[in-house]
Amino acid sequence: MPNSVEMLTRKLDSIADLTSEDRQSLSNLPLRIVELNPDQDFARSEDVPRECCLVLEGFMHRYQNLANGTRQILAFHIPGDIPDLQSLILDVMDHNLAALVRCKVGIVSHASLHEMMRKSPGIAQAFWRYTLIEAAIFRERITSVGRRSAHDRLAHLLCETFTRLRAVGLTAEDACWLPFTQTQLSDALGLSPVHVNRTLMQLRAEGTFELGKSRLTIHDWKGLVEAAQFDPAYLHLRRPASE
Amino acid sequence: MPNSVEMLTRKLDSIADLTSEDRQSLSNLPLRIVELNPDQDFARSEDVPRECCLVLEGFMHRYQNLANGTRQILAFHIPGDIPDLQSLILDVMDHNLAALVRCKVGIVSHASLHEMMRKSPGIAQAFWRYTLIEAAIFRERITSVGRRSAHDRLAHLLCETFTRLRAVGLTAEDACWLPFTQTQLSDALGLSPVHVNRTLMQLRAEGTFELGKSRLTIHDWKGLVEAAQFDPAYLHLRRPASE
DNA sequence: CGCGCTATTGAGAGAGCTCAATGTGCGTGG
DNA sequence: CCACGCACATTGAGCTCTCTCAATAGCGCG
Repeated sequence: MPNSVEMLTRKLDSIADLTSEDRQSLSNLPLRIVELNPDQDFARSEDVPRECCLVLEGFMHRYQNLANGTRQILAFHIPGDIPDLQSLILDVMDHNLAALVRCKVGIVSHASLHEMMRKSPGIAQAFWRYTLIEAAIFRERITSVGRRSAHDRLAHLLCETFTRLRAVGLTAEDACWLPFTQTQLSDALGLSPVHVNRTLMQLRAEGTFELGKSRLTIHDWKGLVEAAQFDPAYLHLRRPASE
Repeated sequence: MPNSVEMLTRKLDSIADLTSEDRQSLSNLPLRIVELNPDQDFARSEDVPRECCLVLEGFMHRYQNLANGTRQILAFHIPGDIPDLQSLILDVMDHNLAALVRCKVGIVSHASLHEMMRKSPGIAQAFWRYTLIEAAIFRERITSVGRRSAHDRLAHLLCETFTRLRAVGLTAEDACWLPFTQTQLSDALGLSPVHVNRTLMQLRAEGTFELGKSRLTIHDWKGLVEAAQFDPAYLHLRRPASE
């Protein structure tokens, strides 16, 4: 397992060009390591955070609860992500951030992040870029939820997640750890858990991939990508997702 | 009608604290004024723009076409917006940008924007903030499309749009120019045009507002806000939207 | 005065939902 | 090492929002 900040460096490396000074600054970033339990909130709507959270191990998610009792998961976050980076600039939270499974995070003060950005404009730029890519992912989710069938939505989200994990070196050749429950998937995709279940079974029957036991296994990446109409361009990775 | 850059200054003023130097820089920004026809594309997916577009009059929209022949409108843009500000940092477009109706835009080169940000860090920060608020709007759209009924989705979008227009001074007391067609609304909200029509009629019957003849008229803002569960916090306006 | 775009209405269909029950795997306590 | 509890996955059955297809109406413009 890479050391703490290494995960962040990998992430930024996947989307921006860092100088060796930038990398140096990153490695000096003071982190406080903390473990979060499944579903434990790290920040809530209306909070005014003074620190950010870097995912080191495990998955997190951002979500919103609605008055009608439903909930929408806005994003899943993987190691290397800073899910609340925006709080550096947008002082008050407009949604919630929580762990998805037990996970390890590094806490960094806004002060030290601002300090680092002042010293390394390259990092400031990389951070801005990071938030813009996040926005691109949101846009793609809008398209999914708005216009894609449950079948395609699911396939698309899994393509995206696998690609993001691969970009930070967290996949094997054709599989990865992916502990999303069907209920979580349904809240992310605007579906009911029951329908996610049935759709997942259909996809399984089609043979392009399999999701179960907290593990995603790709049997036919090409086929999956095609079925999902997945074009990784919106992830703006420096090294385009190979095949 | 305010002069060209004035519209942008108003916009940034609504979301950030500008110094008088910042304002000065803005007023010196070299703009090339251009008129766009309805539906005319300004930038397309995969383009690598070298300039940005500031909306001066009229409305624009960003969209994506899907292989199944449908289309998703990702965002509507109003005067004061720079819909492709992200292209400053994310070189290649991952969606399309077009006029919604005949409109007037100011074209600014990336070079002059970068120059301005270098000179006025306050503006750079305001721009970052602008893109983050845009992302917050995307998140809210995900929630709408994922978990709100057609009725609430429509009401919510209209609340949002009215609030944004008010923030840059483009509303009368209780009405504004809003030339969205029902088809455009349907593409933005993940609905069919027919259903938008029926839902709009239902809303009209409820009496909180009326949309027709390119004009939105609010009869009962409180009621509308409540029906839509609209909380303007995510727009991060400096001056909270008064009722 | 007729074309073309947008809005409206009717009718039938379907993707996805809800409610409710059953199965399955796993961690904990005895 | 087994039994229980609990969370998650699976299945069945009926229902409803929202969709599609198709026709009609209204309106602005050349």
